[in-house]
Amino acid sequence: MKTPAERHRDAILRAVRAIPRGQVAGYGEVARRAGLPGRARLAAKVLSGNEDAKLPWHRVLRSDGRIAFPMGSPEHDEQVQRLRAEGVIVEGGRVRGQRPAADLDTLVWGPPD
DNA sequence: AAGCTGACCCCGG
DNA sequence: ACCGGGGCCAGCT
Repeated sequence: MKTPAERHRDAILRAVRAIPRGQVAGYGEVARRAGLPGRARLAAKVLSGNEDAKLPWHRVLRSDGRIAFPMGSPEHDEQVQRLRAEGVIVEGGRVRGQRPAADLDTLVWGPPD
């Protein structure tokens, strides 16, 4: 039988695979969608140990829209390449044109001009 | 058993 | 933009 940790891992992987091509999501967002609110760190952990070449790990970003890997690292460049290949605009290690998630102010006051 | 270590996140100053 | 502090927790020393 599966341990809780294994089930959590599977849930996270499902959530990542569910991100449509050309779109992005934050680690925390992925965790929430997997039914694990507050477990952003676990989402990152799962991705770090992932072996599946089919997994669209490059669609997962930090909540501020920036790529998690440091600028100049091989992983960072790889992620930028993959994102651009799907039409996602990346500038200065940051994804443009998409909000990873709406913040409270935006929900209450509406989007800024 | 007790610390450390992360592809993190949110709030405040 | 930068820094600190608290949360989160599986896997390794």
